[in-house]
Amino acid sequence: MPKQSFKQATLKELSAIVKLSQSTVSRIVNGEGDKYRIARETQQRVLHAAALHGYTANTVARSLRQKRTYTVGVIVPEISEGYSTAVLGGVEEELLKDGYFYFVVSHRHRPDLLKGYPRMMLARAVEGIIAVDTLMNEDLPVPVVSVSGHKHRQGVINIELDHGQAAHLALSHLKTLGHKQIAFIKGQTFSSDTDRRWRAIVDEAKALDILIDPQLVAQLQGQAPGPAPGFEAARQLLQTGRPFTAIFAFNDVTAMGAIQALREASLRVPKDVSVIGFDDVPAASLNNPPLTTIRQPLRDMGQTAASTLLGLIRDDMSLPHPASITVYPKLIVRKSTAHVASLTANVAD
Amino acid sequence: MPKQSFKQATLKELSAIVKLSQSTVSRIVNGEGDKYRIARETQQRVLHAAALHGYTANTVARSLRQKRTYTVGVIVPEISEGYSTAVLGGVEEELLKDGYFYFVVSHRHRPDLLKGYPRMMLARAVEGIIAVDTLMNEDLPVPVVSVSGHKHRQGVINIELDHGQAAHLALSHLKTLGHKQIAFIKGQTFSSDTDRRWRAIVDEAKALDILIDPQLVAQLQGQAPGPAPGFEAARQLLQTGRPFTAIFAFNDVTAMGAIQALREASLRVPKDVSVIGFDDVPAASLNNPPLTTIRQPLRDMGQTAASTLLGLIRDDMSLPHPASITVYPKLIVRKSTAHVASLTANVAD
DNA sequence: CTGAAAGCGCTTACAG
DNA sequence: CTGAAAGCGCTTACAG
Repeated sequence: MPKQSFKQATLKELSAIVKLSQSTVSRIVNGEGDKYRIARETQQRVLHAAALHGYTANTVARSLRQKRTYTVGVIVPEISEGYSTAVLGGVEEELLKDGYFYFVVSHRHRPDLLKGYPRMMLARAVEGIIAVDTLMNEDLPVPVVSVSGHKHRQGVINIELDHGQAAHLALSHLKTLGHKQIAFIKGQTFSSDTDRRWRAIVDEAKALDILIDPQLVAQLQGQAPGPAPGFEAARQLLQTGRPFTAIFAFNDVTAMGAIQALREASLRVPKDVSVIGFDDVPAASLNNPPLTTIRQPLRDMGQTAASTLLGLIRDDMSLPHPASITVYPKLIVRKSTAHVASLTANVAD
Repeated sequence: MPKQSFKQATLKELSAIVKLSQSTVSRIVNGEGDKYRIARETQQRVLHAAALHGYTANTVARSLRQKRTYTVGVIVPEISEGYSTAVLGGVEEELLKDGYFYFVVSHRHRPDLLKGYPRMMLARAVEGIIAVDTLMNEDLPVPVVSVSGHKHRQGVINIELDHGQAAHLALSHLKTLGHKQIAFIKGQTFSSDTDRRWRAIVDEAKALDILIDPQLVAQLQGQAPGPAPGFEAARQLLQTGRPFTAIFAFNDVTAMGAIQALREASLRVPKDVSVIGFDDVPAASLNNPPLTTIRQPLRDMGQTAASTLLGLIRDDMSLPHPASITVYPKLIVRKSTAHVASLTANVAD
């Protein structure tokens, strides 16, 4: 089959050249020369020869021997999508700083991939796994850190948003603007954040004396990414004929879809209906109107996930570690929410 | 779902269990049972045991032995960004289909990373590299496929857009709408597509009898991702005081930034000024107004890059292969362009 | 300080 | 048809 056009020098060859054993050369090129009290002169000579012949240790052989690959696996629902990639940015930064590389796979909610990918990554000997917005159903023999809404589970550290705080930020913002009839779009059932977020909303609504009309609660259907499910959910909300002056959407892309549906129904945002999103993906500020939203510190969450995972790998999970790490949301007020104008704005007649 | 954990069994253990040699078991699990005429019954028994014990060959060991890693490296400018991730989606699909995994690194235009990452990936024994919108300056000992605007170079296959066609689509669309005074926003100098695209525009403008006013040509500055550079460029265009009725932006995000600048100057899009983007990233259709744009088949380009690279890896680059593969753009007409209203719309008076 | 040797977990040429 | 054995390129316990 394929043969390398360019043959890398091996340890064996290099040792023959410098007339030393592989052991000694290995120690020197790995910077352990002093530790083994190898004469400085010898070290220089070897290092020079190594540079001359372009020697770099074959990481595959090293991995096999050390049983360390300096590689982690990252599993996301969808790679072509703002949420995951924002997290990935943080993950990458932190990982590469420590000499780790990562594989990425996206399962697109396909059960076979959800099950197969962790296993494939394990076969690739990843030292740990980061699951982004993905529920891992099996116990894995490596440390797992999960970003967003993982169920609590032995051995999985979850980086999670303070959903109570998020619900508080969003609902009190809406309440301050005078909104009393608020519609909600919940996440898809498969999304790991859906339940937790919803419960936080219910609790917070109670605390703020906001009534949730069950008819004004829609749920995202299907697993298409993008704004389409949000568009559909908003249409469904509109069809109930019940009045509402604001929508709290599960995420930004849903909010964008909902705004389109509202427009089609000749409702202006935010004049007739306010819409608040969630996440603050890059597109949120570019939207028209720019989205008021609850920001998740996605990049930070990625960084935290990576550094936490690296810690677990180093400590072999033996030290005590938290079951979860909570990060805080922030209310970003832009133009998609405004003071309520009329409680019956969206009623046709 | 039942809980189960994958303890990686080794070939040695599995062979002990089924009481066969490692050779035989290896052949069976690699699907070569028939080739070696191993009794079907035996094969069944082994496969069953393998499944039961969750045996998967350790790819590190296999890689060392076969001198194949089934891994490629992908280098992109920025991972948290629509263009690269759209391409990545296609790359992933194609690669995983063939059992390949990939490492991703993002250089963010930092010269040290641009230089260091390819080396690091090589040390990881990647069998090939895909460069997305990134100019690779060194000769690499593995096949390289580049997506977008790579300079022609020995041993690098470039997946490139037909820029002539793209320019034709955009300019003739604008011309049909009556636009004669068109402003342009060129890409940053570091972007590998900038030059080629601009030359195509100049040629096509000539062919269509469209005059390019050098004063109405701005260039994206700085390396910030997002709409800010486009915003600045449009402001600069406005400050010239020269009349124009349309802007052809380097990409969609730039177009969005430009639209914001236009709005701040109380110019309506598309009523006063038409704006056409490039790429058709997911956010383009979500924009308000939804962007008219030149679509690049990004996902396809990723798939093509991956399958081409796999071909090169298999054939050891010995077979003749093309220097580049051209893909075609498509005009997507949405709401950011319209028939020209008045040639002096943007002149303050 | 330095080296000989074992061994990581596979695949595969070779032999029977 | 099946297995014993070599070996991929390293690292590292062990010995001197």
